[in-house]
Amino acid sequence: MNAEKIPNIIITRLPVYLRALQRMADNGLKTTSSQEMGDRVGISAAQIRKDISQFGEFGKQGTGYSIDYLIDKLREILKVDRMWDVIIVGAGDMGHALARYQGFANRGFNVVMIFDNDKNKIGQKIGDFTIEDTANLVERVKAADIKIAMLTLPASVAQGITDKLVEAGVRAILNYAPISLSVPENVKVQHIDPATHLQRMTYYL
Amino acid sequence: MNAEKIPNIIITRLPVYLRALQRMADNGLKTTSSQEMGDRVGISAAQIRKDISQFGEFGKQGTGYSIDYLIDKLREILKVDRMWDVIIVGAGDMGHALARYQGFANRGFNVVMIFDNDKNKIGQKIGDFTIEDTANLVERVKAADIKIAMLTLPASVAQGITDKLVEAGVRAILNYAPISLSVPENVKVQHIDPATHLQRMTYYL
DNA sequence: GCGATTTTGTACAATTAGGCACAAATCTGG
DNA sequence: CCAGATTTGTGCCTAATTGTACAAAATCGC
Repeated sequence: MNAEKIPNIIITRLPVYLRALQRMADNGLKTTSSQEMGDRVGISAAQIRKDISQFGEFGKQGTGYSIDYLIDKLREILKVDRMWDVIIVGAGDMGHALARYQGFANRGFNVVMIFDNDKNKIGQKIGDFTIEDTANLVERVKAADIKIAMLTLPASVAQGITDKLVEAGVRAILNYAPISLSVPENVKVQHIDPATHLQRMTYYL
Repeated sequence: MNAEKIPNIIITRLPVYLRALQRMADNGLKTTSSQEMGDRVGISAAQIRKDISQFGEFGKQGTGYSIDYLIDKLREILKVDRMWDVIIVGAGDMGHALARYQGFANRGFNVVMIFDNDKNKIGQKIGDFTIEDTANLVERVKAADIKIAMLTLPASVAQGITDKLVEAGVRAILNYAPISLSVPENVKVQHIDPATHLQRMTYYL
């Protein structure tokens, strides 16, 4: 693997390639080309070749890429060739939906705990999970060595909980709260806000 | 307003600025600076000034920006100075969560219909909505002149429904299905896939 | 076996995006 | 009213990203 620093913009595309490849594998396909991948994900073939070649020479001229092999390599690069324990903070509708979502398991993630600060919710069950008190968040996260959290809270409390997560050692936060979170440089945040995403399209209507 | 084409990357940042400004306004603030906005959203002040200046001279030297005025301008630019009717296709957990979400109203969106193809779900209520049959999707969307849809379906049926939405005149799709959708050039898609977003962070762990 | 075809990886060119720095305008506090 | 501080909008430069094109390798059809 090339030891130079890989631009983040390339890293953001790799999971999209991986998802498309896993779908091809599910359909029984064995090989693909940068052209076919590009058609599927809406990215130029040259871009895909260049992105992949940052990490090694995984393709074969005339043939393309072995789907299974490329999946293995991408999973390794993205560090999802293992299972990551993930917590959910916020047991509202979105927290419930994520807790029940079946799509994490085969993509490297395993939800292990759910927290809320609402006394009426604490102790209730969501599937196999019992909603825990955010008062115990730092202690529980530290003890279980959790590195990834999904935040499904109102904006008003999101930054406060984020600070606790950082204190507890969390290094990656998927934020569903409609607010920009402030974190130290060694912590990554991804934002999911449906209204923001919709507003990125209305400009073009 | 500058008549030249505005890069998409700038458009993607505007909703983040708008969200931060609305939050400031809710907190009773009247003016802000590119510096303060930048601190809040994690973007350089120069970048914010340059982005905003693409659309006009909305700031005042020495003072900064009037929050209310800038909100009005951004809403106008993003075309969310009006209400957009939006439909949800897929009445699973995610569809339910979006249907009940209270955060759309003050950001320009109004959910008006929910569809599913599951005979057991059709006719059921989610709040004030009755789940409708996707068999009537094209007809209903055309009649109501809907331009925006949120897709909360399994990957296996997402492309088929997308084709129907496009046929019905939908021009913006917020896709929660874990698959890249193929659409004509005049239709916009934004993807929300929690596993993909998480995989964009594990690389750095 | 061999010419035609496919496809990768990459060098080079072109384009796009971002950072810096400063003149000009405005405000603030005597 | 004035000196010092603040803050915008932008010209210029650098960095980052994407596109083009092609040699080299591999396959395919006969």
